Amino acid sequence: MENKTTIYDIAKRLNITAATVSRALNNNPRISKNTRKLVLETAKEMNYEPNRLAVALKNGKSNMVGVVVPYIDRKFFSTVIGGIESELYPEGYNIIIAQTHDEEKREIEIIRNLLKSQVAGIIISVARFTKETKHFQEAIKSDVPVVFFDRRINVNKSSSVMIDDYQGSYEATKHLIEQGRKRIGHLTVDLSLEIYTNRYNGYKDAIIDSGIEFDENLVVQLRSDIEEGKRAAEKLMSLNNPPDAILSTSDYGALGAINWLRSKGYSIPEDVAVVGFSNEPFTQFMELPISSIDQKPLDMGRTAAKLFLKKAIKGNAKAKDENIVLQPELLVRASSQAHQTLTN
Amino acid sequence: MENKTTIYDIAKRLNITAATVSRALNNNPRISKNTRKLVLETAKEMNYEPNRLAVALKNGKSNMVGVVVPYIDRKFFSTVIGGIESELYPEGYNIIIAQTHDEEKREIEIIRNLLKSQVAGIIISVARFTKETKHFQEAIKSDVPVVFFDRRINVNKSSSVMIDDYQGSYEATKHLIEQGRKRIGHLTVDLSLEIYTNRYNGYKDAIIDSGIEFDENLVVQLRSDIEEGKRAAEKLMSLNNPPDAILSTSDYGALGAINWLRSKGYSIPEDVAVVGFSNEPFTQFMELPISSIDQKPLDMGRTAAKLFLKKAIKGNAKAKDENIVLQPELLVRASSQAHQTLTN
DNA sequence: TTGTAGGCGTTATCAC
DNA sequence: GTGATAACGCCTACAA
Repeated sequence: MENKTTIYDIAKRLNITAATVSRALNNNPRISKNTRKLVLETAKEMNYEPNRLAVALKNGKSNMVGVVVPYIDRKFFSTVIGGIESELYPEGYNIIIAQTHDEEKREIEIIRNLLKSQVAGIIISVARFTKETKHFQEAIKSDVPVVFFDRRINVNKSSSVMIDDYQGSYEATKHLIEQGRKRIGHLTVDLSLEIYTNRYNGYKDAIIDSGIEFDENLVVQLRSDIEEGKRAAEKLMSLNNPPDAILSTSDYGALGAINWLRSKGYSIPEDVAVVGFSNEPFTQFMELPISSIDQKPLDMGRTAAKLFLKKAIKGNAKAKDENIVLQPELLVRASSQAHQTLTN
Repeated sequence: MENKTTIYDIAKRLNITAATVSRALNNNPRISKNTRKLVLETAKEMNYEPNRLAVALKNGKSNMVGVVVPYIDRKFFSTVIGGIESELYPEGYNIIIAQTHDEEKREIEIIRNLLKSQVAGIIISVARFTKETKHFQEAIKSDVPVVFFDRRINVNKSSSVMIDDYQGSYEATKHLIEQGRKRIGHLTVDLSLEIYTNRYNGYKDAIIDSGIEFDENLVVQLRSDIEEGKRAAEKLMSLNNPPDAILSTSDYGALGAINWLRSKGYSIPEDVAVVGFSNEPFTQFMELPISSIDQKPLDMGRTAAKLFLKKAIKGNAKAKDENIVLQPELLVRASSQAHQTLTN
């Protein structure tokens, strides 16, 4: 293999020193026009490419940003990552990604590894049950900015981007009420997680604010999958006083519920109106498109990246924190609105 | 910010030299049990973490592998990436990802950047219209192994993982013929791309092998989206002798076709049986689940990672090439099989 | 078994 | 404006 050309090679060729070459390459003002031109030319000629590792070692900081997510192949996360990448790439940053598989242990290990690699920052959606914070504190102590998105954990000197889950849920519930619904069920997931309690509260408040009696029996906790959605629907519809609408905190839950309901002869939205959450792609492709709440993943990614850039530019991970809240968007489709022109 | 501890700090504390510390940390045999133990202990005490940049600079190679895809938020690619990450993470590699947005120019730039970052390897699905190969040759010349997946380009000394598109297409067509179909349409995309010509050929050969007359009029070229799928279906059904089945090279095309067909009163699969390609998640969630061909993205990712590892271990990017072909899986669902028990 | 010294490719601080 | 020199953190002949 041929050896990469270094600034020394260029220097030798021109009978100058590496220092001068470096200056020429870095737009340092203390250099003559002539030598700069000469250096740039021969650099191109010799196919010179700077070694970023060396630069990073010198500066104590690389151009890598660690992006950590539970699973990269979930649409929401991959879209966020896409947003981050689009924003960071033009600024000269590369992104390193890693998956926690929703395990705290793995998350901690990953963060440590990223720090070993001297990343310039960390952008993360924490694992489902992460309680520990010291891996983040280590990062911040080492002056590596930490930005949370979607799922955050309470850490000093960190920034975050979330969507307003409360608001999204509130609006969706209001929408159902406006459709004339009086008994609205709620499928939730894990109420120990901030995003789900926010959604729960938005749902609850919208009901109470509308003067409707709140009924705890209409709230069902499940894991986020189709099977559980079916079971939850079954449970709700077997109540003495079953719901006429369902707000599910997950699109998969909504899908399961709809499948079960239709298989039992209920018609949607006439008998039961349904709204999901996340705007998974399938929701709009269904023959009966499912109303859902879009979480603005692209925006979220871009915003997270910008928050990182702000801190990076200030060169201070401990700079003023920002906690940005994006507004979700309610997408009303056929599953919750009777007389709707076809979506998609 | 507090300074990271280096091997020098440890050395100073123990009144030995950094070299000894390094040896202790790296399981070098030329060291006494005692000092090793001592070093390891104080390393832990002082929260020592090796600086990977320094290590990488020293070795001339980092622990980063570049993964380059057209768009990261496509399910297929994000799943492949997930597979790559799962395979590489335990081996101590981190992955850097970048999106080409299917632009050759961007792809070239990205590869150059990755090389500047001294990646240990590159795993890539090339941009749609990439013809240039010199960026890959540069990589290989610098002893950075290149592994292609799904979409490759002809480059010496590189490995690849593909699925057998021909076979997938052939099987799907055979399946339709076994269902009694005699006139099978084909929606394709860009026949200048290997994967699409392979699919086209598989389709064509299956027809010819079955003794059915091949009719070029039944082949429609489109972009991979729903709208075009609709238009293609319209075009096909307006033929004097319209098809009784459609094999689409993209699930979105299939979806568009199905939507149009049903809106015009055709019943599926009775009037027209439809099979898609890619096994996009929505295909199984539809009320009428769409038959499709799974491309085994997880396998593909894992395999690509393994191919890289082989070359990396040999320490020779120019080691024996391998071109692996994975078998796709035909998933027969309601859209192409009349009497089917419900999927999902 | 341990220490010394040099180098990986850059940049920054001095001098001149 | 340019040249020496040291330093970033680590590794590894070579010596001792």
